[in-house]
Amino acid sequence: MPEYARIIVDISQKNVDRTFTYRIPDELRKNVSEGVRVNVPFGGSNRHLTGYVIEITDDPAFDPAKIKSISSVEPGAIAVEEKMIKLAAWMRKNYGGTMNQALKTVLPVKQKVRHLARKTVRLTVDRQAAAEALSIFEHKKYRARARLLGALMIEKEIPYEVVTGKLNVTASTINDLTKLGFIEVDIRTELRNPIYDTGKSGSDVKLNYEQKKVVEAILEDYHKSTGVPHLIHGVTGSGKTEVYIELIAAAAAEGKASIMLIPEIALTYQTVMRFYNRFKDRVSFLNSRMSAGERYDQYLRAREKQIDVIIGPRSALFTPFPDLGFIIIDEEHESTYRSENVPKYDARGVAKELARLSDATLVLGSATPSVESYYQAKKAKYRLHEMPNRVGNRPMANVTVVDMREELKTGNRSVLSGVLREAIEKRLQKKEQTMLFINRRGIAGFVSCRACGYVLKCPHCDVSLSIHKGDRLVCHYCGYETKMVRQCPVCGSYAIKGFKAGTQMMEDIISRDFPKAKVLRMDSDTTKNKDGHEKILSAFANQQADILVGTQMIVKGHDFPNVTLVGALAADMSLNAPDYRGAERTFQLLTQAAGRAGRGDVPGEVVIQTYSPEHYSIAMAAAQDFNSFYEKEITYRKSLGYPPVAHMANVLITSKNNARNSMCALELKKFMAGFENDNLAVIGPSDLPIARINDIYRKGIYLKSPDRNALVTVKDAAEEYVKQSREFLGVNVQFELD
DNA sequence: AGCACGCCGACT
DNA sequence: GTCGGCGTGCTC
Repeated sequence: MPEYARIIVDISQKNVDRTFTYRIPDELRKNVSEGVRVNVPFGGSNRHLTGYVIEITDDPAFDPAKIKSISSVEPGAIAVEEKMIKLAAWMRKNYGGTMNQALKTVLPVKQKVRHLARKTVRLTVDRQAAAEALSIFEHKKYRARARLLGALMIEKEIPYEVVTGKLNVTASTINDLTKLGFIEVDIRTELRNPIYDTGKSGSDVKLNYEQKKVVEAILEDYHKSTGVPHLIHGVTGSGKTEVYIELIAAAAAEGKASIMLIPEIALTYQTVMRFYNRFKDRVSFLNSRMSAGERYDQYLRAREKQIDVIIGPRSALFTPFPDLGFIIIDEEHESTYRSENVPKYDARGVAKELARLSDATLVLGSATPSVESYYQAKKAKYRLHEMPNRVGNRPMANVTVVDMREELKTGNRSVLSGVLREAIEKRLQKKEQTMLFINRRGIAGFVSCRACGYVLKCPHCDVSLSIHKGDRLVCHYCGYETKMVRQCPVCGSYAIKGFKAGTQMMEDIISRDFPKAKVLRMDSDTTKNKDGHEKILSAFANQQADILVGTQMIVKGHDFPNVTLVGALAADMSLNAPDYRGAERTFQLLTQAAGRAGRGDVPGEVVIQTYSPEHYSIAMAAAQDFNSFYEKEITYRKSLGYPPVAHMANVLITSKNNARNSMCALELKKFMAGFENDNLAVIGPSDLPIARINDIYRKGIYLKSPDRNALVTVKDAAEEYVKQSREFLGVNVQFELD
C-alpha cells in the first residue's frame, strides 16, 4: 500500500523547485493520486502551502521521522495545472523518462516564471524624506536598510534580483521598509502580443460543399461530445485550412479555445495572415525564434482567456487553456510531431490524451495520412473524412516516373534524366518555375580518399564528416569542426576529395547545364541564419529565380502559383532507411512534392527519378493513389508484425564506456527476455546505424508485441531493474514506444 | 518564498 | 542583561 507522495510545492524559487515527501493519511488515500492538488504544512512554522502530487511511492527516501502528512486535498474542478500534471504522468507512463522530465515538458511555464516576474523596488518618498531616513538608519547602524535606501537615492528603481543579489538585502528588510512606507515592490505583467494589426479587414471565405460537409460532420460529433477523433484525408489544395478555421470559430463562439499544431516549417506568412484576418488579436502563434518571455506571455494570454486559438509546433500542445474545444493537428503524418528529447513523446498520442482529459475533440488532417492514423480510421476508432477534390476543381498534376537504370544504359551518366532536362528547358522558355527536390538521406557530402578509399570520420561519432563551404569539415551530430585535409592521413595520397552535399552538387550542375537560369538553393546550410527560410522562399515566390533546389523542406507547405514542374531526384533514397517506415516516408514525400506543382491555373508536371520504379510506394505516389498504397503497406506491416498492427518499443542504451555499455545491453536483454512469450518478442541487442555519437556509445534492443500494455509492463519493470542495479551506473537507458 | 535561529551592536 | 536588525540556512 503506497504510503508516501512526492510533492512539488507551489513556490517558484530555485531552491525549493524539487520534490518533498509527505505521508498520505489513511482517510485521504483514495483521494490522493498523481496530479492532484494538496495542502501541506511546510517549513519550521508549518505554514500552509499548496502543492502538486508528482509521484506516489512506498519508498520514503528520507528520514521517516521527519516526514509530515498531507493536511488536505484541494477540492473542486480540475485546475489547468492539475490537468497538465495528469498529462505529464500519462506521458511518463507511456513514453518513459522521469516525472520531472515529463513535468518540464508540460509545464514550461514553471521554468520561466521566475525569470519573467519582472519585480522592481522603487522609492515612494521624496529625496528629502529619504535622506532623513537614511541618516537615521546610518546612525542606528541599520546597515541593510541604509544600503537599500542609499542605492535607491541614486537609482529610483532597482530590479528585485539586484536588491537581493548585489545589494545583499533580504526579503524581510524589503518587507519592513515597505511597511514603513519608504519603498514599494512593483510587479509588472504586461503581455506582449506578437502580431501587429495590419489594418486589413478579414475576408469572408465561402466554403464549398465538400468543406461544409466535413465541418458539419465534425461539429455534430463535437456537440455530442463523443470523444471520437477525426481524420481528414484531403489532397493538397482541398482547402483543409478553411475547415480548421470554421471549427475553431465554432468553438470560440461557445467560449472554448483551440490548439492547432503545425510542423514548424509550415507556419508561413500566408498562414499567419489567414488566421489573423479571421481571429484578429484572439489568435496567437508560437515559434522557436520567440524568446522565453514572449512564449510565456502567450501561455498567460491563454490562461486569461484572451485568445481563442494558439498555433504552433508540438510544444503548443501544452498551452494551458482552461476550456478546450478542438485540438487540430495539421499534416499529422509529419515526423516533427515526435519529440527527440526525453520524454520521447508523440504529439498525436499526447493530443489524444489531452483531448480526453479536457473533453475536447481531436482533429487530424493530412494529404498523406500516416499509416497509423489511417489504420485507426479503418478500424472505426477515428472518424474519417475524405476531401478528394481540389478547391475550384483544379486538375491534379501529371506524373512521369523515370527509371534511372535505363538512363544509364542509354549512356546518360548525369543526375538529370533526359525527360527532366527537357522539361526544365521548356519551363525556362515559358518563364515558369521549377522545383527540384533531393532526398538527401545517403548522399551527404563525405570526404574520401580516391586512392585507398579511406573516409574521414568524426573523432567523436561514428559518422563521416561533411564538407562545407570553403574548406571546413563538419560533423552533423556533435558539431565538431576541422579544416579540410590535403593529404590522406592513411596512405598519404593527395587524391582526397569531398563529394559535395547533394543540393550543392545539384546547384552546380544546374548552373552549368542551364547557364541562363537563376538558381536558388535551400537546405540546412543556406537556412541556418535567422529567417533564412523565409528569405529564400519569398525570393522564389517573387520569381527572382527560375529554379529552386532543395531538400525535403521545400516540398512542405508553401504555395508557389508559378511552379509548374517538380522534379524528385533519388526518390528511392528514403526507401533504404533502416526502419519499417521507409516506404511510408517515400510515398509521403513524393505525394507532397507532387502537390507542389500546378497549384495555379497551369496544370503541373512532376518527374520522379528513381532506381526502383516498380516499388509500390513510388508507383502509387505517381498514380497519386493513397488507398492502394495504404492497402499494400498495411499488408506488409501485418505480415511482419510492425506498427500499427503490432506495437514496438525501442530501447536505447548509451554510455561513455563501450565495454560496459555492451555488457549492460546484454544484461538488460537477458532481463527482458524473461518476459518473452507468444505475444512478446525481444530482439537484440544490436549495433545502431550510428554506433557512437559525441563519444557516447549506443546499443539498441527492440520489443515487439500486439499488446501495447505488455510493452509498457516490460518497460516499467526494466526501468525499475536499471534503477536498482549498480552495474548500470553511468549507463543511460531510454525507452521509445512506437 | 518565507521562516527560525544565532550573531552582534546599541541602549536601559 | 536584553532588544532588535541582519545574515544564513533550511524547508519533507
